[in-house]
Amino acid sequence: MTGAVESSPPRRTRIQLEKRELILEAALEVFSTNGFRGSTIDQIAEAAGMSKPNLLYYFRRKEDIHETLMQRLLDTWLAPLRELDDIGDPLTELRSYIRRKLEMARDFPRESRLFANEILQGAPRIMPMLEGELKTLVDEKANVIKGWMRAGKIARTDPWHLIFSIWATTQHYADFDVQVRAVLGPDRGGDGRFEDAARFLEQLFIDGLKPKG
Amino acid sequence: MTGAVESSPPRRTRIQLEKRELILEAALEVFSTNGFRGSTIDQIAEAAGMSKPNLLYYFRRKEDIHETLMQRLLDTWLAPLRELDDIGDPLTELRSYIRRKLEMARDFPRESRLFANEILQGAPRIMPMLEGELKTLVDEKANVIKGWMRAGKIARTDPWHLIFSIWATTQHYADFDVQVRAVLGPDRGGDGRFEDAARFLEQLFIDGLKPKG
DNA sequence: CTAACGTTTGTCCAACCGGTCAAAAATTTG
DNA sequence: CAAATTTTTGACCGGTTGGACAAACGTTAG
Repeated sequence: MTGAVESSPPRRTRIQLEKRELILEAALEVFSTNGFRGSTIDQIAEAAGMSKPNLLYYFRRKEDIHETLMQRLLDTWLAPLRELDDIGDPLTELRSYIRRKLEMARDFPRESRLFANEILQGAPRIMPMLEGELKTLVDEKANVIKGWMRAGKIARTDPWHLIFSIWATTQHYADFDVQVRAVLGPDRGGDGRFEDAARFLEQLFIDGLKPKG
Repeated sequence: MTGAVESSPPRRTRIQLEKRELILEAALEVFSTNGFRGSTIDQIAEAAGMSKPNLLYYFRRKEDIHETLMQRLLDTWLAPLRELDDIGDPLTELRSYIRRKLEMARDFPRESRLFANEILQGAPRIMPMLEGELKTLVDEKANVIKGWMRAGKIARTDPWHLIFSIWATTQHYADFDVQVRAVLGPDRGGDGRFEDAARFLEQLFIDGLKPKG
């Protein structure tokens, strides 16, 4: 279906590489705050400091920008989960996974919102990837976690829902940032809120996962 | 600013009440899956089984529909938290709050997604409510929880972030439903997933909150 | 029946939006 | 320098969208 293989990556000049980068940066900003349909090419062009036809010289269609953005996103987005490995102490592994995810929510909130927007609208453009690459990765890591449970290293529970809950709690601080700030108020809604969140989440997850005894 | 007080609620015939209800139902469906800008009046009108000008006879502007929808949403959305009270056993109170929130994600996913869409885009239309009504309610309940902590009924932690984590984990099953289904696959992604989620969340939160010893 | 009122729709419009195109401007190459 | 190539832009186009409007239709009360 969408299998149009780019047989040879199109040759690009230095200017093209730079301008494409500029556009993608601007588009990330615009798409993540307005959604795909809510964003106009003009907005992106203005944010990138160029005219609309000029932008369309680098990306032929609006959807091409979004697609490129999404492809890049997914690689970096799943990196923390890929790092979750069987070599260290289970509780330490999970704790650092949670920390890495929370750091991504802090450092890449726009990417998180871009992803959330896409999923919220039914993931029309990345569904195959969810059912393929993502499912495979999660199943694999769920099995790792199951091994830890069998070995008595962490409490027995559902590994898939455990992963969901880590995603939900950490991404919440990027996706629902305005709500978090509004509720915490000007005092506690500042930069320190991620430290507080990290402390809280560690306590919640670790104490809940610690094997009894 | 927006303080146009509706001095007298406009008199409405039976037909008007019914048709407005029909439109709001259709609009909830359309807005929650396409976002505000991604939805057209025509789509809503078609979903409500009437012509566009006819719809505009009942709601003068597209934004009026969205606003009405949002006002209704907020009341029902905060109901579970309002019920969180100081009268029962703290752990039981929290457990049933989590259950109620998860039930809302299951029974009203469209409302959840409508809300998520609004927050994701910076909450342009409900910011005052977040800083006012919502913050007040959360602060109040956070103090209740603090009391439980002081009394040694639950582990000491940050009540605000505890509430955030309950929101995040439960709403995740509505907002990220397609992802959850895709990852769980056709076998486990069916109706039973909410039972599994309920079991998991109960274990995660309660065991993590249980006072030591 | 008929006048008054409430409801519905076809038609129209102006603004917006994604995208094209040809020509101008800038840059690179020989 | 001049030719070739790449980059930039103004003007334009067709389709969509939110919304206005008047005329038609339906309903109800006198």
